Formats: sequence, structure tokens, C-alpha cells
Amino acid sequence: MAGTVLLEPAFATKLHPTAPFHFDATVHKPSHFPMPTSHYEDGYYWQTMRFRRCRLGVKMERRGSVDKPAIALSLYAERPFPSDEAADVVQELSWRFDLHGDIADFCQRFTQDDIVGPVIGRWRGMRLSCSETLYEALMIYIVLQNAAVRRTIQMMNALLERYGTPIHFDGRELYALWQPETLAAVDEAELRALKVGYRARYLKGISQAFATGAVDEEALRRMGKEEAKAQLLQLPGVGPASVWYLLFEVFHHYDAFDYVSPWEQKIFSRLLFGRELVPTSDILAKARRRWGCWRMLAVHYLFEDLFWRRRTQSVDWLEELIRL
DNA sequence: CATCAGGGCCCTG
DNA sequence: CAGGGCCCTGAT
Repeated sequence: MAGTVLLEPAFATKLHPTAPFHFDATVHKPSHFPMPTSHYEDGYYWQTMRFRRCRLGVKMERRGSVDKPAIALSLYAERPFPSDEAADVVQELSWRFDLHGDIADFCQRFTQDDIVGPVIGRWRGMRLSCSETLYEALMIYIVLQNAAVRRTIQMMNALLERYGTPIHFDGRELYALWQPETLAAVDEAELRALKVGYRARYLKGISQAFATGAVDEEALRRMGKEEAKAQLLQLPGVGPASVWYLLFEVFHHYDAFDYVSPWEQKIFSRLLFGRELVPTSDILAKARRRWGCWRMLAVHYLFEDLFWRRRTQSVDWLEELIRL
């Protein structure tokens, strides 16, 4: 492909996540719509990544076991890569995949729980994780709004083809997302031509906020849940649903289950009550009562388990909700 | 062909 | 705080 960036092997090391750690369920989230920025196979994971203006390729391979976990990490870059820079990339990846998180208490305490216990049996060690930066995650959440999955994919692909960069490494061809400066500078009409509709204003507005340095992701990572929430809600196009995704996926707040959007309401009604539609207040109250400060991690286990199951056996009521 | 809701957000009254 | 508009698409 024209304009493809070729990356060469630059650095390799072994990572040691805290136990228990479930490699596959942490690097791959089957509930997410497919993005051409990463590729997953059993025990293997590839993704592109931006770090300090560098375009990188990341390959991770499962090693060890859930209780003695390790990851073989390979980085690909455009030019020889200084090893101190590599250390920073490792630290960044450790954050994104929550490799140093401590969820042993959760996995132990709820093994006998009627609802989440059996699911822990299957996915013990799964983390809340996000392979993207805060900015990239926001771009995804904006195209997610008020659109069925097919249209979301169409919008994201149009944006990637126009502003993304195809990257070739380790025999794979994957896109890297654009940088905030790129979208901050484009005309809103140009974005609208890609059929993103009213979202053009949000995509540009958020890009401007990042391009001007108004958003400090590092600081947000150190903040408490409520403080980070208040700051993120200032961004254009970010409301309760998007900020909820951010708090648990990007910032790994294990207790961030304080909001249920209409789509998730239908799914959690089934998962927590075995009924078609239960008031959101009942869903939140039950999760809080049973799982306390672990309530977000608990419902994440239920949610992802459902979508893992869907890979092998279609779940009819779910297929109707997804409407691909 | 026309109508409508979709994995929300924002603005108004 | 309830309700309509927003862009566009595929479903009906």
C-alpha cells in the first residue's frame, strides 16, 4: 500500500504481570467493534501505537500461566530505538493493560458468588484495559454515539483511511490512528464529508483540546474517579455514557459502575436478573450490594464472558441487540 | 417510496 | 429534568 510505514524489530523483553493474569482476556475484548489497528489470535496480540511522536508496532505473546504469568514483548520501530525510550514504552503498555494491577482479592472473594463466580472460573486474571491512549479512546467513543455497529465501523474506517497511517511490521499491516493536531487543523466540512454527521464538531473540538495541551492524561491517571469525571465531562461530546467508558476502560476504576446507558441496561438486565428489562437503579443497586468496590470489574467479567461465548455459540437475544 | 431508531449529547423550556 | 434536534444509514 502506498504511504505504508515499514517498522523493524527494535527491542524485545519479557514482562511479568502481577498474578493472577489472564493474557487473552486482557489484551482482547470481544465486546469491542473490530478495529484495523490491532489483531488478536489465541496467545498472540499485535497493535500499532503512538508514543512521543514515534510510530511503533507492538507484539505480545502469552507465556507462563495465569498464576505464574509472563508476556514476551517485541517492539518494532522506524529506526534503532534507544533502550531508555523502550523502558518508557514498557511502562506505558503496563499502564494500558493494567499489568501491575492487583485483583487477587476480587478473584478470591467471589469464586463462590452465584453470578460472577462461574465467570471468574473461566477468566480469572482478566483486567480492565484499553490499548489506546485517552485521545484515541475518545475518538472511538464519539463514533460510537447514536449509531449501530455497522455505521460506527464505517465512520472509523473512513477516518482511518483519510487520516490514519498504514503500518507494516512482523508480517502484519495495521493502521495507526492520527494525532490530535491533524484533526484539530481540518475543516469541519471535510470531516462531515466522511459521513460522521454532527460528530464532526466533537471530533474536532476534542482534537483541539489535546493539540493545545488543555488535557493532561498523566494528571487524569493520578486523579480520583470523581475529579477525573468532572474534568472529562468538560470535553465537547463527552456525556455520562462516554465518561463511564473512560473511567473503567482507560483509567481502570474497578468501582466505576455508577451509570447504565440504555443499551447496556438491556444486557445487564439479562445478566444480573435473567429478565428482559430492569430499571437501571435496580441494576446499579444490586451490583453495588454484591460486589462493592469491585462492582465495575465484576460486571466487566460478565459482559466480556457473554461476548466470548458469542464467538462459539450465538446468543439469540444478544444478536438482536447488536444488529450488525 | 417514506419513516424511524440507532451502543448519545446538548440545548431549551 | 423532560424532550426534541442532530447527521446519516440500514431496517421495516
